[in-house]
Amino acid sequence: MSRAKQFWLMKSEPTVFSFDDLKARHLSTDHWEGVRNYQARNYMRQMKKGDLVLFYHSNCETPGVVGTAEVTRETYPDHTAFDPLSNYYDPKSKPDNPRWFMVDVKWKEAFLGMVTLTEMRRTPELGRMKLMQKGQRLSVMPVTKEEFEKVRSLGMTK
DNA sequence: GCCAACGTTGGC
DNA sequence: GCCAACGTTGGC
Repeated sequence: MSRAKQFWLMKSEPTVFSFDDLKARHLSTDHWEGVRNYQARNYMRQMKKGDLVLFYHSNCETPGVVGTAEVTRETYPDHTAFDPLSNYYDPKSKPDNPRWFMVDVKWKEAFLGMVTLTEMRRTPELGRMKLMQKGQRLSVMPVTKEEFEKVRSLGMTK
């Protein structure tokens, strides 16, 4: 019997890498590079193939969830940490002892309309989401199955 | 652009 | 190990 599917929220700045950018990639799939926070990294290392992701646009005019993605490859070293020319270079991460990791995600479904942060805050069932907690800034965080499905249903009933 | 809330760094 | 200084995130 396979393990239960898990659910996540991943943030990306749309001017850097948007949901449409993911869709436009070969096979609508890309690696999730650049996570440089230990807690977010640890969550990412728990991700399993088939887990579903809420794709969140952050640090933009209207932050919110724009659609869903699926984990297609589990944790492996983030090679951008080894590249001195990368914005994500970290000399303390070595190929023989990597500090940072990534997963691959595949674009899955665009919502009919964005579920904005404001709208999520107004939704009682989403009140306990980590995203709502003051001061939390993780770019990768778990959500419950119920939260995932609530956000998706809001996004698909626009 | 502002700034609250973190996380990280490094001197001691 | 403490903690001040600094850097980053991300909503507003």
